[in-house]
Amino acid sequence: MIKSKSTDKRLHRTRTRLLDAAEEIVARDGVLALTFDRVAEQAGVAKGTALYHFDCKEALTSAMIERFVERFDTAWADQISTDTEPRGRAIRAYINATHRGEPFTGRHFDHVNGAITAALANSPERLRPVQDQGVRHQKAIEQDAADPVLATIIRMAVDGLWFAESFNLMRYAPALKAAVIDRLTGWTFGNADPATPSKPATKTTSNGRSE
Amino acid sequence: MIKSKSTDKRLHRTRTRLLDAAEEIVARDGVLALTFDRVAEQAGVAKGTALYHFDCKEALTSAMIERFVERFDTAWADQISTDTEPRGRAIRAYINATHRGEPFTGRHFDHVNGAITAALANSPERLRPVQDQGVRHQKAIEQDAADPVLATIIRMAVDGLWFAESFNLMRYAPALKAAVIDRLTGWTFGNADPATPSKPATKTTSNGRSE
DNA sequence: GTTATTGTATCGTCTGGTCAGTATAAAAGC
DNA sequence: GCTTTTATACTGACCAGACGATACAATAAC
Repeated sequence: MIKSKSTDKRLHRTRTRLLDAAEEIVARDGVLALTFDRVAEQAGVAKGTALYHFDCKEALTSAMIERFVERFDTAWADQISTDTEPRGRAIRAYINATHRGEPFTGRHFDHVNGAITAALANSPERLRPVQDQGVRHQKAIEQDAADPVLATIIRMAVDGLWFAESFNLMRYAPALKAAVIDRLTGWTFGNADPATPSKPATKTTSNGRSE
Repeated sequence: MIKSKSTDKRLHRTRTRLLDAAEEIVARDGVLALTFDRVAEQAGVAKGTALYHFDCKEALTSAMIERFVERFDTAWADQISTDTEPRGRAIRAYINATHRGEPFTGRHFDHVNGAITAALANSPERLRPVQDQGVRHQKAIEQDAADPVLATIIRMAVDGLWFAESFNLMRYAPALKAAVIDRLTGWTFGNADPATPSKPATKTTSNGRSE
Protein backbone atom coordinates (compact mmCIF):
# COMPACT_ATOMS: atom_id res chain seq x y z
CA MET A 1 0.00 0.00 0.00
CA ILE A 2 2.45 2.58 1.17
CA LYS A 3 5.57 2.63 -0.90
CA SER A 4 8.46 1.58 1.28
CA LYS A 5 11.65 3.54 1.32
CA SER A 6 13.82 0.71 0.08
CA THR A 7 11.65 -0.14 -2.89
CA ASP A 8 11.43 3.49 -3.73
CA LYS A 9 15.20 3.74 -3.70
CA ARG A 10 15.55 0.68 -5.86
CA LEU A 11 13.05 2.09 -8.30
CA HIS A 12 14.95 5.32 -8.53
CA ARG A 13 18.25 3.55 -8.92
CA THR A 14 17.02 1.43 -11.78
CA ARG A 15 15.49 4.42 -13.46
CA THR A 16 18.73 6.33 -13.20
CA ARG A 17 20.65 3.42 -14.60
CA LEU A 18 18.27 3.19 -17.53
CA LEU A 19 18.67 6.86 -18.32
CA ASP A 20 22.44 6.60 -18.02
CA ALA A 21 22.38 3.61 -20.34
CA ALA A 22 20.28 5.47 -22.88
CA GLU A 23 22.70 8.39 -22.93
CA GLU A 24 25.65 6.07 -23.20
CA ILE A 25 24.15 4.25 -26.16
CA VAL A 26 23.33 7.38 -28.09
CA ALA A 27 26.79 8.76 -27.48
CA ARG A 28 28.55 5.55 -28.43
CA ASP A 29 26.38 3.96 -31.11
CA GLY A 30 24.16 6.73 -32.42
CA VAL A 31 20.47 7.43 -32.00
CA LEU A 32 19.35 4.56 -34.18
CA ALA A 33 20.81 2.19 -31.63
CA LEU A 34 18.55 3.58 -28.94
CA THR A 35 16.17 0.65 -28.56
CA PHE A 36 14.57 -0.80 -25.47
CA ASP A 37 16.48 -3.99 -26.02
CA ARG A 38 19.83 -2.31 -25.93
CA VAL A 39 18.98 0.12 -23.19
CA ALA A 40 17.92 -2.76 -20.98
CA GLU A 41 21.01 -4.74 -21.82
CA GLN A 42 23.29 -1.78 -21.16
CA ALA A 43 21.56 -1.11 -17.86
CA GLY A 44 21.74 -4.77 -16.90
CA VAL A 45 18.00 -5.28 -16.58
CA ALA A 46 15.36 -7.03 -18.62
CA LYS A 47 13.65 -5.34 -21.51
CA GLY A 48 10.42 -5.61 -19.62
CA THR A 49 11.90 -3.49 -16.87
CA ALA A 50 12.77 -0.72 -19.25
CA LEU A 51 9.20 -0.68 -20.46
CA TYR A 52 7.96 -0.82 -16.91
CA HIS A 53 9.71 2.45 -16.18
CA PHE A 54 8.96 4.15 -19.47
CA ASP A 55 5.63 3.30 -21.06
CA CYS A 56 6.81 4.12 -24.52
CA LYS A 57 9.80 5.48 -26.30
CA GLU A 58 8.51 8.99 -26.10
CA ALA A 59 8.40 8.69 -22.32
CA LEU A 60 12.04 7.65 -22.34
CA THR A 61 13.28 10.51 -24.47
CA SER A 62 11.09 12.89 -22.54
CA ALA A 63 12.69 11.79 -19.29
CA MET A 64 16.11 12.20 -20.83
CA ILE A 65 15.27 15.76 -21.81
CA GLU A 66 13.92 16.57 -18.36
CA ARG A 67 17.09 15.38 -16.72
CA PHE A 68 19.19 17.38 -19.15
CA VAL A 69 17.29 20.58 -18.44
CA GLU A 70 17.48 19.97 -14.70
CA ARG A 71 21.21 19.42 -14.81
CA PHE A 72 21.92 22.52 -16.80
CA ASP A 73 19.70 24.64 -14.59
CA THR A 74 21.52 23.34 -11.54
CA ALA A 75 24.92 23.99 -13.06
CA TRP A 76 23.83 27.48 -13.99
CA ALA A 77 22.41 28.26 -10.56
CA ASP A 78 25.60 26.98 -8.94
CA GLN A 79 27.66 29.35 -11.03
CA ILE A 80 25.40 32.27 -10.23
CA SER A 81 25.54 31.63 -6.51
CA THR A 82 29.33 31.60 -6.35
CA ASP A 83 29.78 34.76 -8.39
CA THR A 84 30.25 37.93 -6.35
CA GLU A 85 30.38 40.35 -9.27
CA PRO A 86 26.82 41.26 -10.23
CA ARG A 87 27.69 42.75 -13.59
CA GLY A 88 27.20 40.21 -16.38
CA ARG A 89 26.69 37.42 -13.91
CA ALA A 90 24.10 35.57 -15.97
CA ILE A 91 26.15 35.35 -19.15
CA ARG A 92 29.23 34.45 -17.15
CA ALA A 93 27.29 31.66 -15.49
CA TYR A 94 26.30 30.47 -18.95
CA ILE A 95 29.91 30.34 -20.05
CA ASN A 96 31.07 28.51 -16.98
CA ALA A 97 28.17 26.10 -16.75
CA THR A 98 28.76 25.06 -20.32
CA HIS A 99 32.52 25.03 -20.56
CA ARG A 100 33.91 24.75 -17.08
CA GLY A 101 31.53 22.95 -14.76
CA GLU A 102 30.68 19.27 -14.52
CA PRO A 103 28.91 17.39 -15.97
CA PHE A 104 29.06 19.32 -19.16
CA THR A 105 32.77 19.24 -19.67
CA GLY A 106 33.99 16.21 -17.80
CA ARG A 107 33.84 12.53 -18.37
CA HIS A 108 30.15 12.71 -19.13
CA PHE A 109 30.62 15.30 -21.82
CA ASP A 110 29.66 13.04 -24.66
CA HIS A 111 26.67 11.74 -22.78
CA VAL A 112 25.03 15.02 -22.07
CA ASN A 113 23.82 15.85 -25.51
CA GLY A 114 22.55 12.31 -25.96
CA ALA A 115 19.29 13.56 -24.56
CA ILE A 116 18.95 16.26 -27.17
CA THR A 117 19.96 13.95 -29.98
CA ALA A 118 17.48 11.33 -28.85
CA ALA A 119 14.63 13.79 -28.67
CA LEU A 120 15.63 15.34 -31.96
CA ALA A 121 15.32 11.98 -33.68
CA ASN A 122 12.41 10.39 -31.85
CA SER A 123 10.07 13.13 -30.75
CA PRO A 124 11.07 16.68 -31.61
CA GLU A 125 8.04 18.04 -29.77
CA ARG A 126 9.62 16.90 -26.54
CA LEU A 127 12.39 19.44 -27.02
CA ARG A 128 10.02 22.02 -25.65
CA PRO A 129 11.59 22.17 -22.18
CA VAL A 130 14.94 22.86 -23.79
CA GLN A 131 13.47 25.68 -25.83
CA ASP A 132 11.78 27.14 -22.78
CA GLN A 133 15.01 26.93 -20.84
CA GLY A 134 16.80 28.69 -23.66
CA VAL A 135 14.33 31.55 -23.60
CA ARG A 136 14.53 31.78 -19.81
CA HIS A 137 18.29 32.00 -19.81
CA GLN A 138 18.30 34.44 -22.68
CA LYS A 139 15.99 36.74 -20.76
CA ALA A 140 18.26 36.65 -17.72
CA ILE A 141 21.32 37.22 -19.85
CA GLU A 142 19.85 40.24 -21.57
CA GLN A 143 18.55 41.70 -18.33
CA ASP A 144 21.72 41.86 -16.33
CA ALA A 145 23.99 42.68 -19.25
CA ALA A 146 25.25 46.17 -19.90
CA ASP A 147 25.24 45.37 -23.60
CA PRO A 148 22.57 42.81 -24.52
CA VAL A 149 23.81 42.35 -28.06
CA LEU A 150 27.31 41.59 -26.89
CA ALA A 151 25.96 39.26 -24.22
CA THR A 152 23.92 37.45 -26.83
CA ILE A 153 26.96 37.07 -29.04
CA ILE A 154 28.82 35.54 -26.13
CA ARG A 155 25.98 33.15 -25.58
CA MET A 156 25.90 32.15 -29.23
CA ALA A 157 29.63 31.58 -29.28
CA VAL A 158 29.36 29.41 -26.21
CA ASP A 159 26.58 27.45 -27.88
CA GLY A 160 28.48 27.18 -31.13
CA LEU A 161 31.53 25.77 -29.45
CA TRP A 162 29.49 23.35 -27.45
CA PHE A 163 27.40 22.12 -30.36
CA ALA A 164 30.38 21.73 -32.61
CA GLU A 165 32.31 19.64 -30.16
CA SER A 166 29.35 17.81 -28.78
CA PHE A 167 28.09 16.68 -32.16
CA ASN A 168 31.59 16.00 -33.34
CA LEU A 169 31.32 18.48 -36.17
CA MET A 170 34.44 20.43 -35.35
CA ARG A 171 37.40 20.26 -33.04
CA TYR A 172 39.35 23.29 -31.92
CA ALA A 173 42.88 23.43 -30.68
CA PRO A 174 42.79 23.43 -26.86
CA ALA A 175 44.88 26.60 -26.67
CA LEU A 176 42.55 28.44 -29.02
CA LYS A 177 39.56 27.21 -27.09
CA ALA A 178 41.03 28.44 -23.84
CA ALA A 179 41.82 31.80 -25.38
CA VAL A 180 38.26 32.11 -26.62
CA ILE A 181 36.77 31.32 -23.23
CA ASP A 182 39.10 33.81 -21.58
CA ARG A 183 38.25 36.53 -24.04
CA LEU A 184 34.55 35.96 -23.65
CA THR A 185 34.87 35.96 -19.88
CA GLY A 186 36.84 39.19 -20.04
CA TRP A 187 34.01 40.84 -21.95
CA THR A 188 31.53 39.94 -19.23
CA PHE A 189 33.57 42.07 -16.82
CA GLY A 190 33.29 45.07 -19.10
CA ASN A 191 36.58 44.66 -20.82
CA ALA A 192 34.99 45.94 -23.96
CA ASP A 193 37.76 45.77 -26.50
CA PRO A 194 37.80 42.37 -28.15
CA ALA A 195 41.17 43.01 -29.73
CA THR A 196 43.11 43.77 -26.60
CA PRO A 197 41.98 41.70 -23.63
CA SER A 198 43.30 43.18 -20.41
CA LYS A 199 43.01 40.51 -17.74
CA PRO A 200 42.83 37.01 -19.13
CA ALA A 201 42.32 34.35 -16.47
CA THR A 202 44.52 31.92 -18.34
CA LYS A 203 47.06 32.61 -21.01
CA THR A 204 45.84 34.11 -24.23
CA THR A 205 47.38 33.45 -27.62
CA SER A 206 47.97 37.13 -27.58
CA ASN A 207 48.82 38.98 -30.69
CA GLY A 208 48.08 42.39 -29.32
CA ARG A 209 47.16 43.93 -32.54
CA SER A 210 45.02 46.94 -33.23
CA GLU A 211 44.24 49.01 -36.28
CA MET B 1 29.15 1.16 -73.03
CA ILE B 2 29.49 4.86 -73.55
CA LYS B 3 26.98 6.68 -71.46
CA SER B 4 24.98 9.09 -73.59
CA LYS B 5 24.62 12.64 -72.36
CA SER B 6 20.87 12.47 -72.05
CA THR B 7 20.86 9.28 -70.01
CA ASP B 8 23.49 10.81 -67.85
CA LYS B 9 21.25 13.79 -67.33
CA ARG B 10 18.28 11.64 -66.49
CA LEU B 11 20.37 9.71 -64.03
CA HIS B 12 21.51 12.87 -62.38
CA ARG B 13 18.01 14.26 -62.24
CA THR B 14 16.64 11.21 -60.49
CA ARG B 15 19.54 11.21 -58.10
CA THR B 16 18.95 14.84 -57.25
CA ARG B 17 15.27 14.21 -56.70
CA LEU B 18 16.07 11.36 -54.37
CA LEU B 19 18.43 13.51 -52.32
CA ASP B 20 15.88 16.32 -52.22
CA ALA B 21 13.25 13.87 -51.09
CA ALA B 22 15.50 12.57 -48.35
CA GLU B 23 16.14 16.06 -47.03
CA GLU B 24 12.47 16.92 -47.18
CA ILE B 25 11.52 13.85 -45.21
CA VAL B 26 14.06 14.45 -42.47
CA ALA B 27 12.99 18.07 -42.17
CA ARG B 28 9.29 17.29 -42.15
CA ASP B 29 8.96 13.92 -40.43
CA GLY B 30 12.21 13.42 -38.58
CA VAL B 31 15.16 11.12 -39.12
CA LEU B 32 13.31 8.01 -38.11
CA ALA B 33 11.08 8.46 -41.14
CA LEU B 34 14.03 8.32 -43.49
CA THR B 35 13.40 4.95 -45.12
CA PHE B 36 13.91 3.84 -48.69
CA ASP B 37 10.20 3.31 -49.05
CA ARG B 38 9.37 6.85 -48.16
CA VAL B 39 12.25 8.41 -50.02
CA ALA B 40 11.14 6.65 -53.19
CA GLU B 41 7.54 7.64 -52.66
CA GLN B 42 8.45 11.27 -51.97
CA ALA B 43 10.67 11.37 -55.05
CA GLY B 44 7.99 9.75 -57.15
CA VAL B 45 10.07 6.75 -58.16
CA ALA B 46 10.06 3.08 -57.33
CA LYS B 47 11.85 1.77 -54.29
CA GLY B 48 14.07 -0.24 -56.57
CA THR B 49 15.25 2.97 -58.17
CA ALA B 50 16.28 4.41 -54.84
CA LEU B 51 18.34 1.32 -54.17
CA TYR B 52 19.68 1.42 -57.68
CA HIS B 53 21.18 4.82 -56.95
CA PHE B 54 22.26 4.18 -53.39
CA ASP B 55 23.41 0.67 -52.60
CA CYS B 56 22.65 0.98 -48.94
CA LYS B 57 21.46 3.50 -46.43
CA GLU B 58 24.94 4.57 -45.57
CA ALA B 59 25.51 5.46 -49.21
CA LEU B 60 22.43 7.65 -49.11
CA THR B 61 23.41 9.59 -46.02
CA SER B 62 26.93 9.83 -47.30
CA ALA B 63 25.70 11.40 -50.51
CA MET B 64 23.58 13.80 -48.51
CA ILE B 65 26.62 14.88 -46.55
CA GLU B 66 28.70 15.34 -49.69
CA ARG B 67 26.08 17.58 -51.21
CA PHE B 68 25.86 19.60 -48.04
CA VAL B 69 29.60 20.17 -47.96
CA GLU B 70 29.64 21.08 -51.63
CA ARG B 71 26.85 23.59 -51.23
CA PHE B 72 28.44 25.31 -48.29
CA ASP B 73 31.77 25.47 -50.02
CA THR B 74 30.13 27.04 -53.04
CA ALA B 75 28.26 29.56 -50.95
CA TRP B 76 31.47 30.44 -49.15
CA ALA B 77 33.48 30.82 -52.33
CA ASP B 78 30.73 33.00 -53.81
CA GLN B 79 30.93 35.31 -50.85
CA ILE B 80 34.70 35.48 -51.03
CA SER B 81 34.69 36.32 -54.72
CA THR B 82 32.30 39.25 -54.35
CA ASP B 83 34.12 40.80 -51.42
CA THR B 84 36.54 43.57 -52.33
CA GLU B 85 37.86 44.18 -48.84
CA PRO B 86 40.64 41.70 -48.13
CA ARG B 87 40.73 42.22 -44.40
CA GLY B 88 38.69 39.55 -42.60
CA ARG B 89 37.26 38.28 -45.84
CA ALA B 90 37.14 34.64 -44.82
CA ILE B 91 35.23 35.13 -41.61
CA ARG B 92 32.90 37.60 -43.32
CA ALA B 93 32.21 35.01 -46.00
CA TYR B 94 31.42 32.56 -43.23
CA ILE B 95 28.90 34.94 -41.71
CA ASN B 96 27.23 35.69 -45.00
CA ALA B 97 27.21 32.18 -46.36
CA THR B 98 25.51 30.98 -43.21
CA HIS B 99 23.13 33.79 -42.45
CA ARG B 100 22.57 35.75 -45.60
CA GLY B 101 23.01 33.64 -48.73
CA GLU B 102 20.78 30.99 -50.21
CA PRO B 103 20.24 28.15 -49.74
CA PHE B 104 21.09 28.35 -46.10
CA THR B 105 18.62 30.98 -45.06
CA GLY B 106 15.80 30.81 -47.55
CA ARG B 107 13.01 28.40 -48.24
CA HIS B 108 15.35 25.48 -48.02
CA PHE B 109 16.58 26.44 -44.59
CA ASP B 110 15.05 23.48 -42.81
CA HIS B 111 16.23 21.09 -45.48
CA VAL B 112 19.88 21.94 -45.27
CA ASN B 113 20.62 20.44 -41.94
CA GLY B 114 18.69 17.33 -42.85
CA ALA B 115 21.91 15.96 -44.19
CA ILE B 116 23.73 16.44 -40.92
CA THR B 117 20.85 15.10 -38.92
CA ALA B 118 20.63 12.03 -41.10
CA ALA B 119 24.32 11.29 -40.82
CA LEU B 120 24.29 11.99 -37.11
CA ALA B 121 21.62 9.37 -36.63
CA ASN B 122 22.55 6.77 -39.19
CA SER B 123 26.28 6.79 -39.56
CA PRO B 124 28.19 9.36 -37.52
CA GLU B 125 31.46 8.31 -39.15
CA ARG B 126 30.19 9.79 -42.39
CA LEU B 127 30.35 13.24 -40.87
CA ARG B 128 34.01 13.25 -41.65
CA PRO B 129 33.73 15.55 -44.70
CA VAL B 130 31.93 18.08 -42.54
CA GLN B 131 34.67 17.93 -39.97
CA ASP B 132 37.32 18.35 -42.63
CA GLN B 133 35.47 21.28 -44.09
CA GLY B 134 35.27 22.84 -40.65
CA VAL B 135 39.01 22.57 -40.19
CA ARG B 136 39.65 23.95 -43.67
CA HIS B 137 37.46 26.98 -43.09
CA GLN B 138 38.90 27.53 -39.66
CA LYS B 139 42.39 27.62 -41.09
CA ALA B 140 41.37 30.20 -43.68
CA ILE B 141 39.56 32.26 -41.07
CA GLU B 142 42.53 32.34 -38.74
CA GLN B 143 44.95 33.13 -41.54
CA ASP B 144 43.39 36.24 -42.94
CA ALA B 145 42.18 37.62 -39.64
CA ALA B 146 44.00 40.36 -37.80
CA ASP B 147 42.82 38.81 -34.56
CA PRO B 148 42.37 35.03 -34.85
CA VAL B 149 40.74 34.66 -31.47
CA LEU B 150 38.15 37.28 -32.29
CA ALA B 151 37.58 35.72 -35.70
CA THR B 152 37.08 32.34 -34.07
CA ILE B 153 34.58 33.81 -31.66
CA ILE B 154 32.67 35.24 -34.59
CA ARG B 155 32.66 31.86 -36.23
CA MET B 156 31.42 30.16 -33.10
CA ALA B 157 28.66 32.70 -32.68
CA VAL B 158 27.60 32.16 -36.27
CA ASP B 159 27.57 28.42 -35.69
CA GLY B 160 25.71 28.77 -32.43
CA LEU B 161 22.98 30.83 -34.00
CA TRP B 162 22.69 28.49 -36.92
CA PHE B 163 22.57 25.32 -34.85
CA ALA B 164 20.10 26.75 -32.39
CA GLU B 165 17.67 27.79 -35.08
CA SER B 166 18.29 24.87 -37.35
CA PHE B 167 17.68 22.27 -34.67
CA ASN B 168 14.83 24.25 -33.21
CA LEU B 169 16.51 24.59 -29.85
CA MET B 170 16.20 28.34 -29.55
CA ARG B 171 14.56 31.21 -31.32
CA TYR B 172 15.86 34.74 -31.20
CA ALA B 173 13.96 37.92 -31.82
CA PRO B 174 14.58 38.99 -35.45
CA ALA B 175 15.75 42.43 -34.37
CA LEU B 176 18.26 40.98 -31.95
CA LYS B 177 19.45 38.55 -34.58
CA ALA B 178 19.96 41.35 -37.08
CA ALA B 179 21.82 43.39 -34.50
CA VAL B 180 24.09 40.44 -33.76
CA ILE B 181 24.90 39.85 -37.41
CA ASP B 182 25.62 43.55 -37.89
CA ARG B 183 27.87 43.71 -34.90
CA LEU B 184 29.78 40.63 -35.98
CA THR B 185 30.13 42.01 -39.48
CA GLY B 186 31.38 45.30 -38.08
CA TRP B 187 34.11 43.49 -36.19
CA THR B 188 35.36 41.89 -39.38
CA PHE B 189 36.08 45.38 -40.71
CA GLY B 190 38.22 46.18 -37.71
CA ASN B 191 35.59 47.98 -35.74
CA ALA B 192 37.13 46.55 -32.64
CA ASP B 193 34.91 47.79 -29.87
CA PRO B 194 32.09 45.31 -29.32
CA ALA B 195 30.20 47.72 -27.12
CA THR B 196 29.93 50.62 -29.54
CA PRO B 197 29.43 49.50 -33.14
CA SER B 198 30.21 52.30 -35.54
CA LYS B 199 28.93 51.38 -38.96
CA PRO B 200 26.16 48.82 -38.89
CA ALA B 201 25.11 47.65 -42.35
CA THR B 202 21.47 47.40 -41.31
CA LYS B 203 19.74 49.01 -38.43
CA THR B 204 20.95 48.10 -34.99
CA THR B 205 18.74 47.90 -31.94
CA SER B 206 21.06 50.55 -30.66
CA ASN B 207 21.38 51.22 -27.05
CA GLY B 208 24.61 53.08 -27.33
CA ARG B 209 25.76 52.38 -23.91
CA SER B 210 29.24 52.12 -22.58
CA GLU B 211 30.74 51.62 -19.18
C1' DG C 1 21.66 -2.48 -77.56
C1' DT C 2 22.66 -0.39 -73.54
C1' DT C 3 21.20 1.66 -69.50
C1' DA C 4 17.83 3.49 -66.31
C1' DT C 5 13.63 2.34 -64.27
C1' DT C 6 9.63 -0.24 -62.69
C1' DG C 7 7.01 -3.51 -59.96
C1' DT C 8 6.58 -7.01 -57.05
C1' DA C 9 7.69 -10.72 -54.30
C1' DT C 10 10.58 -12.21 -50.73
C1' DC C 11 13.80 -12.69 -46.83
C1' DG C 12 15.74 -12.24 -42.23
C1' DT C 13 16.01 -9.18 -38.70
C1' DC C 14 14.83 -5.82 -35.55
C1' DT C 15 11.45 -2.87 -33.27
C1' DG C 16 8.00 -0.99 -30.06
C1' DG C 17 4.82 -2.80 -27.31
C1' DT C 18 1.84 -6.48 -24.68
C1' DC C 19 1.19 -9.75 -21.22
C1' DA C 20 1.04 -13.40 -17.94
C1' DG C 21 3.70 -14.38 -14.40
C1' DT C 22 7.74 -14.22 -10.72
C1' DA C 23 10.50 -12.30 -6.89
C1' DT C 24 10.73 -9.53 -2.96
C1' DA C 25 9.84 -6.94 0.89
C1' DA C 26 6.71 -4.49 3.69
C1' DA C 27 2.24 -4.89 6.18
C1' DA C 28 -1.51 -7.24 8.32
C1' DG C 29 -3.55 -10.84 10.81
C1' DC C 30 -3.29 -13.67 14.75
C1' DG D 1 7.07 -14.50 16.13
C1' DC D 2 5.17 -16.73 12.56
C1' DT D 3 2.32 -16.94 8.60
C1' DT D 4 -0.63 -14.78 5.10
C1' DT D 5 -1.62 -11.15 2.19
C1' DT D 6 -0.71 -7.37 -0.76
C1' DA D 7 1.74 -4.02 -3.49
C1' DT D 8 5.18 -3.40 -6.59
C1' DA D 9 9.59 -3.94 -9.19
C1' DC D 10 10.97 -6.92 -12.48
C1' DT D 11 11.13 -10.82 -16.01
C1' DG D 12 11.13 -13.22 -20.45
C1' DA D 13 8.53 -14.98 -24.12
C1' DC D 14 5.83 -13.36 -27.63
C1' DC D 15 3.46 -10.64 -31.60
C1' DA D 16 2.55 -7.85 -35.57
C1' DG D 17 4.52 -4.62 -38.28
C1' DA D 18 8.31 -2.25 -40.47
C1' DC D 19 12.82 -2.15 -42.07
C1' DG D 20 17.04 -2.78 -45.18
C1' DA D 21 18.27 -5.42 -48.66
C1' DT D 22 17.98 -8.87 -52.65
C1' DA D 23 16.30 -10.81 -56.83
C1' DC D 24 14.43 -10.59 -61.14
C1' DA D 25 11.52 -10.28 -65.16
C1' DA D 26 9.48 -6.66 -67.81
C1' DT D 27 9.56 -2.07 -69.73
C1' DA D 28 10.96 2.52 -71.11
C1' DA D 29 14.22 5.82 -72.64
C1' DC D 30 17.84 7.02 -75.42
